[in-house]
Amino acid sequence: MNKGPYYITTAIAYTSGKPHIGNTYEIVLADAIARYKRAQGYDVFFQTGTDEHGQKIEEKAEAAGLTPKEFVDGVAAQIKDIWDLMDTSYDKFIRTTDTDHEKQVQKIFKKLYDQGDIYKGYYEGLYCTPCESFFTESQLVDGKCPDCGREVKVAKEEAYFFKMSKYAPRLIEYINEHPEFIQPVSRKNEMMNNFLLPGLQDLCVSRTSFKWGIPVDFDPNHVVYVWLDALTNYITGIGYDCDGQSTEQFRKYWPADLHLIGKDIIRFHTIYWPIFLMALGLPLPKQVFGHPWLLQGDGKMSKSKGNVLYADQLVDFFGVDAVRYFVLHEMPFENDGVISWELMVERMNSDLANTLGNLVNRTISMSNKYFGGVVSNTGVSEAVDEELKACALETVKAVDAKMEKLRVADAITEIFTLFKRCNKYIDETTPWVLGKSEEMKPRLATVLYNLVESICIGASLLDSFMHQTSQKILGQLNGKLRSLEEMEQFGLYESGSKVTEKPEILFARMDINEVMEKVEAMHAAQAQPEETAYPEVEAKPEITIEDVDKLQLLVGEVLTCEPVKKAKKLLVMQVRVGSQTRQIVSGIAKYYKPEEMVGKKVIVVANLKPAKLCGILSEGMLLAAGDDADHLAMVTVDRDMISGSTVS
RNA sequence: CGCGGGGUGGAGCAGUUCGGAAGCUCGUCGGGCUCAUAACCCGAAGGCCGCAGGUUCAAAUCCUGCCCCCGCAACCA
Repeated sequence: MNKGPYYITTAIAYTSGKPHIGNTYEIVLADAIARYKRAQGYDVFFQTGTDEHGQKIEEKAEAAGLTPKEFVDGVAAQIKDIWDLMDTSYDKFIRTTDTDHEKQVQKIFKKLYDQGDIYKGYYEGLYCTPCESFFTESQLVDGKCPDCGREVKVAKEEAYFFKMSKYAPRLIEYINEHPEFIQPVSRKNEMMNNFLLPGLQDLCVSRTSFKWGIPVDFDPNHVVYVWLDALTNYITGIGYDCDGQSTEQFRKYWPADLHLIGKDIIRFHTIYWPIFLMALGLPLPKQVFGHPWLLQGDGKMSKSKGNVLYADQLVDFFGVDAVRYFVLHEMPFENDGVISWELMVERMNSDLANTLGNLVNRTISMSNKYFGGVVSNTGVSEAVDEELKACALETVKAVDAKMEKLRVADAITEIFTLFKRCNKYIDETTPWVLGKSEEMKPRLATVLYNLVESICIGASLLDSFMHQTSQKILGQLNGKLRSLEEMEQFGLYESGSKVTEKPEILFARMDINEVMEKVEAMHAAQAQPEETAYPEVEAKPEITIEDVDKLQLLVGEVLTCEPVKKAKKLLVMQVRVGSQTRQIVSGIAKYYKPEEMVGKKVIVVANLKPAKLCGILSEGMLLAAGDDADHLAMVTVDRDMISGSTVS
């Protein structure tokens, strides 16, 4: 039964590095929805891909000694491998460096320019020349460049802008008339109140400060900046052409049914993207779903600690379907979810090994033990059977209802409720008692038939979420994958079929201590090469001894130290420097406790112009060493020197 | 007044849109069972729903104030 086209997309992944488990969550979620829609009879097109342009990639490529194209080719392949590893059933993997995409973006840019939606102006901001980057006031650290700490200056860059305000009223109207457009609904008000109603600013759609992007063909100093390039993948990927030569495929699938994205880019998908589409005269996507984030549980994620979780690592430990199960089932609908090795093992053991794996295993074992593996429906039913049947049939409906609302985690919970019911059914019917007497054998046969049938239904429902597991279960039971319609009735398992002789363990129980040991070993192995990799030191311009002499460095002694209220990073200290006492504010609250600082001999830059930090006067600066991995150590003297001693 | 997200039994979360007997999974304790991967089934303990006020017949849910945690420039979905 064809219910018509269904076009679903994920956000395209940025090719700045290997995607972690959080990125992987999105593709798996999209895959589950896509597979379910196919099962429902929709003609699904599922697109994902990579976003490969931008300054950051240009920089990373240079650091790696590669051309940007070489760099993104590598990362895109890595991303695709992980998507494939996760058993995701995408139909198209688009790359923003694909030539047809690039050509189309240029044409779209030109068209929008010609019709007056894009105009040339100036991008104004605070510019750090060495870093070649613009920053906003709020991004600055102590009024200086957040990357290198140097002064920034007000600068202008020629840029093209898109007239957002022109389409805003139409968009507001659209959002109000289509309450299902932004999901979850809690995000809708956020968009309205924060962006649409106060008035939209025009969006900068080109840059001249870097080269790695799609050139604006009629003004080659410019490259198309981020969103007009990235968002349009949703239409170029299925063959849109703005000269009216769009493909059959485009006409079939556009508008998209669902853009699945992270909650951080909802704004771009529910405001800028619809407005671009309006400008192109295209219908808007039916729904944008901003999913929450998957966060790492045990401590902060950081590369230096080696505890960033990657999908392929998790798959090595737990297998594809266990990882799919975790991200699909453990993610809350609206709030951020947590993943850790401990939680992963817990889910693995209690849900997958105990509830599901053990159920399949014990069912097959009993069929073999009592009937040589042959499962037949002898029709000797009792009242308890009805409850099981009802549960199986209701589960099918419940899953459907949950999926309709994109409640994937809840849908999976429903399926496991059925498996739990099966386990209970075994206890209620006590097959091991029935097996003792020959006259109870017909009853026992029916019990096992009902079990096998229920598991087949459950396994079929599981197909969208854990395809491989579903296949394995059905294979072991010698059952067929049911369509959703076939699941409306109980009893389709062919009586007289034979289950496998040796049931294979679906999910083995794991010991958390053993897992943690292996994880430690893995981290240690990964940390090793990083320790020997000393940081690249970027040379600053050469200076003379006179320049050094300009600095007055003195030994100081910290007399008192306390945190600065309303500031997270700052400590304020009274420091004795020779005969005077100075107040110095230092951004070290994260690394030192106030009481640790008291009595410490520190090196003070004594002739630095006083400055106010968070409204508190700071008369000097303390020297400290810091690395990329967020370690910090105060510089001190290695013998006891009297406060006020000169450092030179 | 930086922005954003949170605080619900030991852990992870529902429930908050639109007030109406605090729920799920795991863990813990007790019991049952033995087909099964020390698995399965039943039962119990454990919560002033962050704090303080307010509205109401009724508040986890609405209003006001406060406290505390977590991200915040990349590991960006």
